[in-house]
Amino acid sequence: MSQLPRSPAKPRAFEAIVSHVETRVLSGELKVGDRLPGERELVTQFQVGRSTVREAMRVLESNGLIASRPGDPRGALVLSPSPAPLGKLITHLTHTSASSLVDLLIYRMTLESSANSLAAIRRSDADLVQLERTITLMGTARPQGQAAFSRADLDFHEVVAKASGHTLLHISAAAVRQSIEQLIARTIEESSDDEALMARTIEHHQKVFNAIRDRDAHLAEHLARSSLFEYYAHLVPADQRDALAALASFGSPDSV
Amino acid sequence: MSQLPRSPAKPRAFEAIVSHVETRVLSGELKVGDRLPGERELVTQFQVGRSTVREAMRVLESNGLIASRPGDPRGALVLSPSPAPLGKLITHLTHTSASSLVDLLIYRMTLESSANSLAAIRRSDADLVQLERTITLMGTARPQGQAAFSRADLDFHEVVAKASGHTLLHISAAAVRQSIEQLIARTIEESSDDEALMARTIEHHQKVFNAIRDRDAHLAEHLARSSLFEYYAHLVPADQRDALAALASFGSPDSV
DNA sequence: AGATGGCTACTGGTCTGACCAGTAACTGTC
DNA sequence: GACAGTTACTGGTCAGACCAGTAGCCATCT
Repeated sequence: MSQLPRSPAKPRAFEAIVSHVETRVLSGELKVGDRLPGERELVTQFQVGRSTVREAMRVLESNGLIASRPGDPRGALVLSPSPAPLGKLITHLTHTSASSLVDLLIYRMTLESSANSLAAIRRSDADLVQLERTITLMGTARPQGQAAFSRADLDFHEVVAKASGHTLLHISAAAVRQSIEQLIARTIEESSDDEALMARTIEHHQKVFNAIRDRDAHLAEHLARSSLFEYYAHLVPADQRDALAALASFGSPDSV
Repeated sequence: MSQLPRSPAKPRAFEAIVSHVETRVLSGELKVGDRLPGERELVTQFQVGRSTVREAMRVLESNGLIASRPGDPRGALVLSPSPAPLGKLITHLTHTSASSLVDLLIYRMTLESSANSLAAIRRSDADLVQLERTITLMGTARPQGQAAFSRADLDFHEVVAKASGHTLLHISAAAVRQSIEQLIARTIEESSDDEALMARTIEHHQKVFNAIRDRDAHLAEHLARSSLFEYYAHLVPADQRDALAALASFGSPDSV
């Protein structure tokens, strides 16, 4: 039936190590920054060969759980959650046509509008300072062309997501942002500079900043949606644009 | 600076194989159902040892790209894109970096409200039939107690997410739902039956169904939020409830 | 005493060669 | 032509070896 082999069929030795470490990380027994035993010690601990241990390490590493460096006698490092593996998976799923650019944009809009809303509620004063700085950075990046501007723009979204104080939202939004950038970088080589769009984007971000500063969660959430829509809509095929538009117009003050 | 080692530092041998296969899969050169060469042939192809090849295979396998079975002389199988690894990653992320139940609920509300909105736009007639069925199932599960009812309730959300036609949304929402259920199950052993809440939940779902049937995306999105809020708010500490409430009230027709 | 520079014992990364259980396909038989 | 047994391979695992690189120790120099 399924093309995947059924699970109870073949328990491989390295999987035991993988799930053992996973469990200990999930249970909090292994905290970020902790060290795993060296490979040779894991060999004696699990009574397996070193190649088996190494395969387990590769899986754990590929899932973003640990990182190891050659020569370091302190063993593999337990990492903090990072958007990198998530982004990689999403990118791959997208490229293999499991979903399209619209779906990615919808996903990003979903996550970031929530992050904006939360940021308005939970932001600290330090967050405001940092936000303001990224906005001015966008201004200075503007004359340097679309690529530099885009980078500054992404920075702003990153800082907002961080200010939401919601790790999950923060990380997944970053992953999706990354996937989108990769996708459109390949689709459109170099979009010509659009001075007007840049100016409007800065304006938008300023409004978002104000909303977050004034702790207006609903406004922040709505602005995130409409601003993302305006920034990316032109990349979406016309026949798929309405779904994005529906999402974007939700909560609009003038759409009721 | 960064806790992650910089990328250009140490190119490991197995990484070359990984990215080589990844590229060939992304470019379409390797299609689903194709076979990779056997490990021993990859050894000669890449001029590396077999352990190196195996580490590469483990990474590719963990990312859902390939699957290998012992004894099969035809080599590793290139898999169709599957959301399974994504779900695993998200599950892990939610378990580790879930600061609190509120954050998980916020995350779920974010994802599912979007899924509801999309479902209203993209649902097929078959989806409607399936949705209706889960609602009647909730009715029959109701006399069997809270646990059975909850299961039926989760089914409804699952079907809606699926009807959204958005793989990413669908998968991640499922992962988050599951994490929440596990967390609640650990926090509260057996919540006593709440007949009134069950009745209201069914009513809510009926309304959601109507909105999706009538293709009213905004209404569907709003209902998802308010219904989730009502269902779970009592589990959230009072001092954290406002953030959830703010999210839930966004887009409410009577909140402008 | 405190900073400095080498030394050493270990690490992870890789390779080789071996063994096992399991599978696909070929074989000869009926 | 259908079938059961054989065979030549496969992936999974282990053991032992080598290398380049690192952390921490220690003797040295200031």
